[in-house]
Amino acid sequence: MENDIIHVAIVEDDLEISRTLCLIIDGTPGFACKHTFESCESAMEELPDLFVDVVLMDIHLPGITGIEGIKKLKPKMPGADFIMLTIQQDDESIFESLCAGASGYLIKDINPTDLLNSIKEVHAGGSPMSSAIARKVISSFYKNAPSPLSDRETEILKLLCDGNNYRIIADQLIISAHTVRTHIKNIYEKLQVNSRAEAVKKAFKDGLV
Amino acid sequence: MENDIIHVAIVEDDLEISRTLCLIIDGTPGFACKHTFESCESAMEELPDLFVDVVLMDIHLPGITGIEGIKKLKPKMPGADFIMLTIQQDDESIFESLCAGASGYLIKDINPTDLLNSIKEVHAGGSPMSSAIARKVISSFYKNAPSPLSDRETEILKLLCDGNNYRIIADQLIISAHTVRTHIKNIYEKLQVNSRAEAVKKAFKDGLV
DNA sequence: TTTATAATACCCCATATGAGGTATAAAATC
DNA sequence: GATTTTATACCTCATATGGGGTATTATAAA
Repeated sequence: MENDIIHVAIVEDDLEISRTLCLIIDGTPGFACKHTFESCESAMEELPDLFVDVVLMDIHLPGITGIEGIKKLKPKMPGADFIMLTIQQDDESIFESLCAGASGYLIKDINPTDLLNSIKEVHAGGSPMSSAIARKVISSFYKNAPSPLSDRETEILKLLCDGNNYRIIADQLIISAHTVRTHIKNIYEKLQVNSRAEAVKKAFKDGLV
Repeated sequence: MENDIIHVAIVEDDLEISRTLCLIIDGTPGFACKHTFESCESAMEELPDLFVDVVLMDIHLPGITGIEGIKKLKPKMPGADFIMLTIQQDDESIFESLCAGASGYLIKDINPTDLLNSIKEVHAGGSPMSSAIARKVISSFYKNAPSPLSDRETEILKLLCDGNNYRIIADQLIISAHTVRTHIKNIYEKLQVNSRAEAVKKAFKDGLV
């Protein structure tokens, strides 16, 4: 692989789109697109051996979806960057794609300049995505639901999450184990759970810790 | 507040930077910057009553940090968008900022055009951030550590996370409770934990479920 | 001022859990 | 063909846990 050329592969079942993208990329100095696949199934056979730098992957493919495809391909091509292609800014698919290992997220009717810039960007270690998608992504970090727990209870929940038992928590907070139990019972009540495991789960899901 | 003007406030202890940013913003049609604060302490007194659209917030402030400041301010100004200002692309602060409620993340020596675009973007519901920062953010979704657990163990861990006890898990999987216990013991061994709570925590942190 | 919340402490009891074992058959891997 | 992993099953025992209570004190809210 020449260092100065970004090698791109495309996995896309719509041959017209695939062809268009390929021509844009391959026709631009500094870029090469010598491999296109119509399905994840066929991509999985050859792609891992091709040493491409960037893979443009359609999200909605017949058979194995693009998301499932990345899950399987990414571990075999840890150095490659995957950019998901989608028709619409589909809320649900974003997170699944990112969790599967995608590094970027673009809509298909992107203009050629932006497409090439995005490929360059992702290859340089960035993550091209629209500002709107970025907002959806970063929104997932902010939990605006106010905690129903008191400060003390939150403190205890944290210690609970670390696997401490009543006695250790009691010693830590210099209160009696009885008190710890009372607090924990109140925490369960407020969180509407009835076991440690559920409490820990909720604590993480709701960003209480 | 006029709909066509984006009202910006700045919280920044470096008065030179604050002044420069303010002049750029306030001097541009469609933008207004009538309020600057040197600290979160002073911002917290007035800002919630000012109905600004966008707040530029320095991350590293003396006293209450920008991150702590957002945590307190955001709930009082749910409609406002916060953009963090930082000197360097500080890894750790990104996630803390996002969790605290920030919608964007910019470096201070951004050029005026990009600054104004970013403010416009965030006000339009986007999340301005550099491609490099975006990559850091989205990387947090992809867990590339291969699970040490077998499929069956993962299955059991999931049920464990939902707060099921041995018996229920056993019934669910149509195996004996003894077997469930053995599996769980193996899971604990592999995850290097020795309680349900820790296992659940690790399951979430490592993306095993 | 009365009420609600928060933090503290204690009781009993049945069951769940973690730690320590052993064991076997099937499947996968070497 | 031998070894490892996986899934399965059982045993004992001390302790932790969850559910059911009650109660005091201090602070915050109505």
